[in-house]
Amino acid sequence: MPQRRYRRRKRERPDEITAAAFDAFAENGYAATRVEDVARRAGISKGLMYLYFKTKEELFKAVVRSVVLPRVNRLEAAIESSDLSAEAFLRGPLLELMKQLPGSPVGIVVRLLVAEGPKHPDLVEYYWDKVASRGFGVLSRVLERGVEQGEFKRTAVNELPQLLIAPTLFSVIFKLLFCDKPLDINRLLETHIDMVVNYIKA
Amino acid sequence: MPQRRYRRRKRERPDEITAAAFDAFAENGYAATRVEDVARRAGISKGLMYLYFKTKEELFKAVVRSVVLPRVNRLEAAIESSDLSAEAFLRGPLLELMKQLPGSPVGIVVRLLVAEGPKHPDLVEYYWDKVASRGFGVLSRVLERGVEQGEFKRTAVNELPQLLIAPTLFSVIFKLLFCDKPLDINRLLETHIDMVVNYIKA
DNA sequence: CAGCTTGCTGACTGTTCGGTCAGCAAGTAT
DNA sequence: ATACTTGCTGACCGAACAGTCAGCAAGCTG
Repeated sequence: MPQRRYRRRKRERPDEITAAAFDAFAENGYAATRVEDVARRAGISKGLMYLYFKTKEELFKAVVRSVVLPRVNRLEAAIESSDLSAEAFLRGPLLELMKQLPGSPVGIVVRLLVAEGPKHPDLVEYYWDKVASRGFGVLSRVLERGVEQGEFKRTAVNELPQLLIAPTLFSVIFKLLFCDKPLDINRLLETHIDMVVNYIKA
Repeated sequence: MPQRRYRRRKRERPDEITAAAFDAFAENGYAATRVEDVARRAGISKGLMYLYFKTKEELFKAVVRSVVLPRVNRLEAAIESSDLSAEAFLRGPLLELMKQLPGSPVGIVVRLLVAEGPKHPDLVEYYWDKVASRGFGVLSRVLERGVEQGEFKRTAVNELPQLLIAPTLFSVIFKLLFCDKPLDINRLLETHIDMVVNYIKA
């Protein structure tokens, strides 16, 4: 009775494995997750995992890439193609994005990065190139557009686009740690954007 | 030749051990630090560590406590005893404190908390009670004082003191991950405080 | 069907590390 | 000195886990 024991699915394995790994890392963090857990979640044996990813660390990097890249690409496209005024953009799409981040997988990635980053310098570098600096670049361009069109004054914020999204990171981490504590994140972000716009409006 | 092998120093062991553990955790994170490393740094045997701390986890909690509590107490005292105007306080002592945090051990603690927090709920609770909520309380009182004395309008910021220090957390994490990337943290914080004060000034 | 390739399994290995404990020696009391 | 208490050591144990590999079977191909 040679009952079927597995199916060959070379094509779809990588994505299934990184998805399973993301879930596992999200629950327990990187260090505390056993490769065998990931394998079980993905419905495969541990050995197979090592055929697709050389080490646990490689798997980790693949996870970060797969979660983060699509998101950033989507964001960049949405922003560049918008034809709103700079202020409307800050108060609209950007605020909306900021509100979504704390509940999204990005929060998990941030946690993984903060926790394991110092031991994976090349991963941090990757994140900087592909995510952080691109994000800051987009923000800078929006501000610059505002100045050019006479909406905004040129202020220190122009050189510090980080100021725009700092409360978002705060919110991500707040929710991560103190998810049961009261904090009106949406209101926090709205107020912050309002404050910034007031500060830089011409 | 019974060369002296150790000295009995019951009194000072705990602090020495937590100090050594802090250094070790700071370098490698909690999970990746071996108890034996901590012991060697503290100049004792592994067994002795277990006479002072029941488990590695207990040690971890003791470290967080010992680093964070004195700092918070100092801060709270300094703030409550200040007789500056609210605005002067925000632009002076508070800004100064914010500038110091990113380079201080608190950054390390944040990293440890973010990384390990979800697995140590009671530690997070402790941190909330003894640090976060007290910190927010102090900020609230400063803002309230400003309103009472007619310096500030009552705005949403009154209910969201977190807004005041969000960029600090951002800076802590930025420095943690991207310490070699350019970012003028001091200018960032100065601009932020200026922005907030403008926003709430009567 | 036979024969071949290769995706896949799961038992195994070597090692690392948290935690234990029997006994030793530093300090103390007499 | 002698006896006693206890801070301290370091060898040891067992469990957990990253990574390996010999061999099995799924699914071609003719």
